[in-house]
Amino acid sequence: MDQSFEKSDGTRQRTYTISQLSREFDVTPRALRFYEDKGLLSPTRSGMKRIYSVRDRARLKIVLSGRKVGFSLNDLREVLDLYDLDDNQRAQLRAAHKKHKQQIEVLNQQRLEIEESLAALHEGVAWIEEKLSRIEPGPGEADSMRAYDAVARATLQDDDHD
Amino acid sequence: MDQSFEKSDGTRQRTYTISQLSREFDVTPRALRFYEDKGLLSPTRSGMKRIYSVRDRARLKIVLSGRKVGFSLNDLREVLDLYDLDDNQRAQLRAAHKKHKQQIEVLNQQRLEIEESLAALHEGVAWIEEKLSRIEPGPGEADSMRAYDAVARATLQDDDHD
DNA sequence: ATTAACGTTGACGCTCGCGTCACCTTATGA
DNA sequence: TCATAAGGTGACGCGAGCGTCAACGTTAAT
Repeated sequence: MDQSFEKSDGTRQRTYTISQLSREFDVTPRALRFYEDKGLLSPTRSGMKRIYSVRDRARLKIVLSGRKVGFSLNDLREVLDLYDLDDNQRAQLRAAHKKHKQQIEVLNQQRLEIEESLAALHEGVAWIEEKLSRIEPGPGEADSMRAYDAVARATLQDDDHD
Repeated sequence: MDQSFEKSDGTRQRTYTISQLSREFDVTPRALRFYEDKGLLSPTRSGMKRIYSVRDRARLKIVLSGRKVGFSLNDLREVLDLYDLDDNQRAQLRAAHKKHKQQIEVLNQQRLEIEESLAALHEGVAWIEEKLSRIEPGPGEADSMRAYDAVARATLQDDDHD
């Protein structure tokens, strides 16, 4: 029932069940199985049940912290594969370093796009507010076609303003 | 071949083919058909062919500029439906205003998350660089298990640093 | 008359990261 | 002995926004 125990040398648990890990890291068992499917984890089996080692747990940590900063599962699989294959620590670290730099580029780009969108939205809001302030006074009756026309004209005017 | 012509009053084109519009706005015909499928556009037909009116063109402009700032097609359909149904201009503008404000919230949130990720990545890079600078000197030979252990230990140390 | 360009309607594919069944197995305790 | 919990394996769904065929129809120009 309990895979956890303490060794005399102070080492903690040596193996984990799927629910132990999923509780600890607040992910669903489904996610852990999915990661295994994608080659990110490879727990051994006891009969049918998955047995996760300390190594699996460490890999899971890498996966989860990687996902937090926007790495894809594919990215992470590559990284983990490198960790396994490469016996040169500096190469590992340099690989991780490169990935991080790349991801920083990606996120910087995304941030840029978002900021551009925000700028456009603020402009739009300003435009709308101006229109509102001009129209507020009059009751302004209009049938649906006239109403659309206004929008269409407004949109077309964006050309100049664009 | 050419649906475009100029009226005496200076009004430009009155109808467009799918390829004219797709060229003008640099979207694929597939996209235009897709938008129609989703209820964003509703060009008339001449036989089988789609005929886009000025109104369709204006709607398309709204769609494309909306997508640029991150609105979903569903968002945009709602907005366009409002434009059609609502004969009160102020209500239209207020609806658009609300949508814009909401989207600003969404994007601000996204930007925040990205900035947090970036912060984490920069931390990671710093950590890696420090490790690299410490290890550079020695040649450091290690088999694959030892290599992994290093990573695992490093990851586990993140607990403290976390 | 022929060919090329342009058009049409499905319909399936793809990416990502799982959620959500449905149904079967194994271990454990009362 | 039997119920219950914990585990397992497929397999389909989803949401977004189209891309990419396939297979066919229409139009215009040479």
